[in-house]
Amino acid sequence: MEKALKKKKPGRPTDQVKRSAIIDAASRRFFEEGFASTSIEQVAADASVSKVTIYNHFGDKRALFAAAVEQECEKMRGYFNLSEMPEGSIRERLNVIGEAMFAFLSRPEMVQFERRIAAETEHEPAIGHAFLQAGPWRMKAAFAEFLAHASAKGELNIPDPLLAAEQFVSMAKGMGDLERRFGATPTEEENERRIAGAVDVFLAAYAPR
Amino acid sequence: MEKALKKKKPGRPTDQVKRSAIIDAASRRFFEEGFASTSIEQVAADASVSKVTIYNHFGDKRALFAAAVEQECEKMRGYFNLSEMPEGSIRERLNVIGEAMFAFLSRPEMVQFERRIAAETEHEPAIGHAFLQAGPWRMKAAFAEFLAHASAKGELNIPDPLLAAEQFVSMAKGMGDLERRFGATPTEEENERRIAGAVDVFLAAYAPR
DNA sequence: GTTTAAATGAACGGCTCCGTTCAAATTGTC
DNA sequence: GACAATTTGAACGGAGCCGTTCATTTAAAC
Repeated sequence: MEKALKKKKPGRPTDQVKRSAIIDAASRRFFEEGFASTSIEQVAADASVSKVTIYNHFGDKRALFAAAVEQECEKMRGYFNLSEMPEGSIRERLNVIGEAMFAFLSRPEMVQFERRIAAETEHEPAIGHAFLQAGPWRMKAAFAEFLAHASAKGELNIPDPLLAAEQFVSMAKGMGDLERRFGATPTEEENERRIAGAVDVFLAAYAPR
Repeated sequence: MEKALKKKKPGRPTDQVKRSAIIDAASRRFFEEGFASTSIEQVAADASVSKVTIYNHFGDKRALFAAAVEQECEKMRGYFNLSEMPEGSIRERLNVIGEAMFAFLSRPEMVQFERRIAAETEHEPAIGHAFLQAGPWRMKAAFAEFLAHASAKGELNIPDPLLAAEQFVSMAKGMGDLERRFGATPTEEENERRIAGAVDVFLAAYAPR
């Protein structure tokens, strides 16, 4: 289907390697320096590409930004295959999941990405929405399903899995999330304490009986 | 002490009304459009002031931004006098506190402010740090003290008030915090459910016995 | 009224940047 | 090799903006 369409155009085809080099360079610049402070010329230099090529491919600075966001969201969708659920007691499993989520969300690139998306959301609400759908909402649904499953098996007793999912993740991130966003870096020990504390409180509220 | 110093200078004094008009206008522009996208000329127009006056007062675009951040942080420090603790059962009090915090934090101006501070923190970590100290860390300390007090009176049983404070606030904000940051607006009903849920889980974990 | 300093308006230099144009070079496909 | 489309480099117009200069006006304090 797609291959049939590819063969239509005569002449030199667009260089997809260059295209993704452009998006990569753009992502780096945009999410490090912000939309307004990033210049197309700089992106072109980073990608070893002519500025005109960028305009041929994307036409617009905003469109390039959108493409960068789209790629990053796509990455997120890919990364988040928590399908391999861990073994062990429910307490152990919650701990592992909490740590996995935490590791995923506290990566500096992720913090950077979130900062920029939030900032640009002010002018382009659609961007924030796309991010929510590709990331947080997806994750919440998946985790809620896990909780519902555990609840059905009698390992937990959760009346509202969606709410419970939020509560667990929120506690695990705790204030560390906020601190990272504003440049402070919690110690590894604090991180552990937050996750362990989240598991404790969560089980106190939702363990059967 | 200060009045004595005031009388020192002869000639026309600097117009403090204009000064605060400048800071107000700058705050609005900076926190709506970001640092890079805000022009001094526009701020000058908003404040009905000459551009040169701004440079006389602040000398620099960054300094003006710093002044705007400082003022906003000062406002936060002022607003946050949760000294009047509510009456009623511990459950009722937690509910009231949760709603007060929530109302304070979910105001659109606050969301906007946080977005911008986070974005600028990338280049100026000191700004993020100043915000953390003026806002979140202050609030956390105050709330933890409340919890410790209630714990000492036997109304709660909390081994680690600082951690517990984080947990409660994090659950009360839940994912709504994140959603607002990315442009989605949770319904009033969702907000209520999150606060009520936070109180439930919190008490399940930390009620005496 | 005199003094002293702040505020204003206009203009400027210098810089950055977006987006476009054009001719020339490159590179795939038939 | 001929075709057709992309890529490149350079240059340009136009715009916006920072920060400064300067002569002029305004206004408080003595």
